Amino acid sequence: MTMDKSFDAKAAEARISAEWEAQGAFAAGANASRRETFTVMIPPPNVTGSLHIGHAFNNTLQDILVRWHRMRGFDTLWQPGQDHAGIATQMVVERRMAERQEPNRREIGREAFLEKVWAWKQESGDTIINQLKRLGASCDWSRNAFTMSGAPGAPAGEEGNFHDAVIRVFVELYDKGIIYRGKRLVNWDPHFETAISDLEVENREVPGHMWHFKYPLAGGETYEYVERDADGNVTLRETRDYISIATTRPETMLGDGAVAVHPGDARYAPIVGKLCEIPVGPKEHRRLIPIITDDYPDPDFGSGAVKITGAHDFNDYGVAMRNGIPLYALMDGKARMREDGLPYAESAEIATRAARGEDVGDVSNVNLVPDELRGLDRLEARKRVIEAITAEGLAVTRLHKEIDPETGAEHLERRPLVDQKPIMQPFGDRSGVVIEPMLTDQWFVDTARIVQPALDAVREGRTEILPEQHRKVYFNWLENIEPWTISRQLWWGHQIPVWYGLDLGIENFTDDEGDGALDEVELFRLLADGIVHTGERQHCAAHFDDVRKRFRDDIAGLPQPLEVSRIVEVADREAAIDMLAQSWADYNLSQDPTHLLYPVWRDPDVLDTWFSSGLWPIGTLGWPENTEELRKYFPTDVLVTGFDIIFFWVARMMMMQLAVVGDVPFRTVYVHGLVRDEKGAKMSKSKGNVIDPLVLIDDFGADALRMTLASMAAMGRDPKLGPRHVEGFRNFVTKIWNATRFAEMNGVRGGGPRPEPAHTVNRWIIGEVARIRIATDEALAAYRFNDAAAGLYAFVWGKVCDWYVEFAKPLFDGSHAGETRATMGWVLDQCYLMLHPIMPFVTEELWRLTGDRTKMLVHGDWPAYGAELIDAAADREINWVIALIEGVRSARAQMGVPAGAKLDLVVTEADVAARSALAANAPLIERLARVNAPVDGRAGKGMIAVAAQGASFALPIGEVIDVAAETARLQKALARSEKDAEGLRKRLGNPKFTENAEAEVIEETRDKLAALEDDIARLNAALAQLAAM
RNA sequence: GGGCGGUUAGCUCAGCUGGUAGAGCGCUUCGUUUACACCGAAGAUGUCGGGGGUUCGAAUCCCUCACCGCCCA
Repeated sequence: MTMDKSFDAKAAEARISAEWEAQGAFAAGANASRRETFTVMIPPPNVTGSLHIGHAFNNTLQDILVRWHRMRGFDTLWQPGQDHAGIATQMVVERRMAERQEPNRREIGREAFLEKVWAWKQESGDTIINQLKRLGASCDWSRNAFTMSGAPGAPAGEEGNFHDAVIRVFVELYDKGIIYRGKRLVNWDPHFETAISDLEVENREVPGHMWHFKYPLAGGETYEYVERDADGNVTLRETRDYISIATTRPETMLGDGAVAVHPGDARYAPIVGKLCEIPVGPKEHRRLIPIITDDYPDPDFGSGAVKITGAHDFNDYGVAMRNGIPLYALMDGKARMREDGLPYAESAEIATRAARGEDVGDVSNVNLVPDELRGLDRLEARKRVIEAITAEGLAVTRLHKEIDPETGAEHLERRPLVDQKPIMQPFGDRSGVVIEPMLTDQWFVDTARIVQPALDAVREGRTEILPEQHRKVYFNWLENIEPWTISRQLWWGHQIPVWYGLDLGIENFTDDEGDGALDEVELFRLLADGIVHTGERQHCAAHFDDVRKRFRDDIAGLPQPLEVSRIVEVADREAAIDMLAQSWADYNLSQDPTHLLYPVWRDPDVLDTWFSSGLWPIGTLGWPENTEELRKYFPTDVLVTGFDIIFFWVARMMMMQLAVVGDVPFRTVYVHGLVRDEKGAKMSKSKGNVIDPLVLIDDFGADALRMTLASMAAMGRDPKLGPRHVEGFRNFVTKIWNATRFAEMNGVRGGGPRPEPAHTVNRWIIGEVARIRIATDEALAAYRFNDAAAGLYAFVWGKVCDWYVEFAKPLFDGSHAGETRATMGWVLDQCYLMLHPIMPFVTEELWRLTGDRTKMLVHGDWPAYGAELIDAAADREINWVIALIEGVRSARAQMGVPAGAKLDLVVTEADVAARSALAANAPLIERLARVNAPVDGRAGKGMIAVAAQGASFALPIGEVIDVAAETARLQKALARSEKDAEGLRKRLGNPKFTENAEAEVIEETRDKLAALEDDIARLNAALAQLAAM
């Protein structure tokens, strides 16, 4: 059989993948020969995702670790899976429905829509899984998990426990009060009309404007406004009847609740506590707001006075909360100016009362958007507000000078002051639209209550974060953690297991007769004024039956006959009110209490996808069931991930696992960099510099891509990747392929035991194999993938191919042929074994081609030998031979000797060691240096000199040599050696060095110097001879 | 504004706990010698960002400045 000239990656990869899978090679525990487990949880890619270079990098590193452990006999589990990606998936499915001109989701309803999502998932949801398989990822695919598995409505094949785990955790944390519902300012995505967490917001600097407006003091009051420079000298003094406010968002002025200044700001001290007027809205209803003090305003920024719109800005929200300023919401879910709530006049009146300090209660119904602005987009509203204020003369203006180009006349004009300046604006990372801070009811995790164990675990080293610099990032975020908004106004996701019922207000119920029963009059009174405005009761449980029980307890205290009402589930609050009215009306007619219903409805929101992926380590192992896998593989060993999701995912998994099962989710977190393009730029679709890993696999093979990525995975650095790099490693694949091909042509077979050869060359290479095995294990154990890859590359190419294979060629004809075949077979086997974690396909193929194997290489036994295989004498001898060959080659090339010419090798001087090395390896030297058998002699005319440790040689290269050129060559070498030697002598001559340095270092330095001096002597001798001729 | 990282050969980057610079690509010259031209041989190129300090010795540790990048506010 003759092997092909190169590895056909495309054909082999598919075949080998199929074989691995058919054999269950990646199953948990496959090839296990010891008790220790090794578990890796894949960072679950989005179900909508397709493989990008970041995935390729991330999964290559995981696969290297996993294959390495599996080969070492660990009971290994690499758990794969996907997350359900709430927003992204809903977006994909909605877009597809629109493309097909189907009715939209609101038209078909929640249930039908979810069916479509599941259908989409079953059709296209495993794209990335198949792509990961192409990369060679050795996950236990039979265990592929999904964060929505087991959810109500999940089709066959999507059974699983993840839903149970998510709901169970929600209920537990709810019961402990760690999860709560509240009205708070959240990031609102007006495109998807949902809340998002602050991590899903991208702050970008965009060109913006800063307007300056005058808020007139109430009742025409005035004050002395004084500005001073740093030394306290007055630079401006004027009487003002207004306070100047700078804003980038004039439309929010409508919702202002106060103007705040810094308590230490002397300029405004005279007017603190007074009222001023918001310069917008109908004249007759102009609102007044108080001027308050707070630490938030920066006296040096703008005018130093800040308008406070608590419902539309996070900083303002804080000020409003601290100072009891009402929060007036101005926008709806689409970020348009509100149309609901009370009429403007009434709203303004309530707000004015509030400004005077009256308690006006809940202001969610107060709509301070003037009629003419209601329903407008926020930007249109902004335009109108600016126009109105400017028209009224309340914009701060500045004198503007213009010179008429024709007449040269100066023209002075006052113009509104508008600064052009970059502002930071929040964008939704999925939708790309400007995020609006919005006051809404949301569910939160009180992260402050579960953060401590996550901090302690890393501080105490129970979980190690590598590289270490990321610990700081982790601590910094967790130490300043904010409540986590976990509700999303979406349909695709785990629906919050909380039901609401109308609070029938037992305390407000008036029992006219005092008979404990409800008569018709009382009942209708309840219905008429109570229920629409009444509050709600809520219960949380994993199953509706449990919820039903609790509501039953709730209504048990109601007057009869209401307490026997049947509890039924309806869509929402409105449906509940309708049904309640209907059922009471029925009862009135029939007087049949079985017609009484108590409707409850479920919270429509779903949980943040990250809430479910936060449970990934336990959820994938079967929790809340106490499964064998959970007992065996948890806590997991390593999490390999990018730094971009330390907050999103790593920190949250730490908190959640510790909160739920009381243990860390993983012992080590290895954080890798972000793959960039060749120039170091972030890859992005808009820049068009995205590299598709599948294209690279098509072009160069998965092994080449993996080897490239591994070689770039220096800890803490971002790999910069271009096709050129991959090409280089494709060449490496070909190189080892051809070395094998050569071996095969010479009758070498693998699969044999480690030989104990006699020939120095064979003894030497076995020692080199041992060295690389030690180095590779050390590198992998320290997550230095680049060192492992570079080391193996240099070993295979630089040692095995460049030297060992070349040395072996003449040996195949001699008395050592047998042991050389055995040695080469064994050496190549070791190469396949050690390269397999990084380059699984080509090595598996070579393994198959080169021997009769009992197991596939994926289950090969990782070598364990060490330094005991290094033969120091063989090492010394072969290195001497290599140095000699290099010396001869270099001299030949520099002196222009034709490459094909075979020269005599004259030994002019040689010590015992050199002589024996020469004798033992003469055929190798002759062949590789292209010289004839060495003969003793003297240097003479037409010869060039070559020095080796303990020996000098002369090479006759022809009748006449260029003496000048040869002198120059030797002098150059001499100069280099002299320079090095000089440095070493200086160092050794320094008594402080010999006193302070380690003995080992001193010894090393002496040896180096001795070798250099030997060199120098030989070069000088050669130069002297040259001069004598 | 706070924090982190980077600045090493023409390019992209290694260089772990200080012992005096390496790889790949590219470049130059040569080469069809029984695996490989996706190859082989030889070669050139570096005040290791600037300045200061610690040390017998600094690309490596400390301080400082400059520029670039990232994260958070």
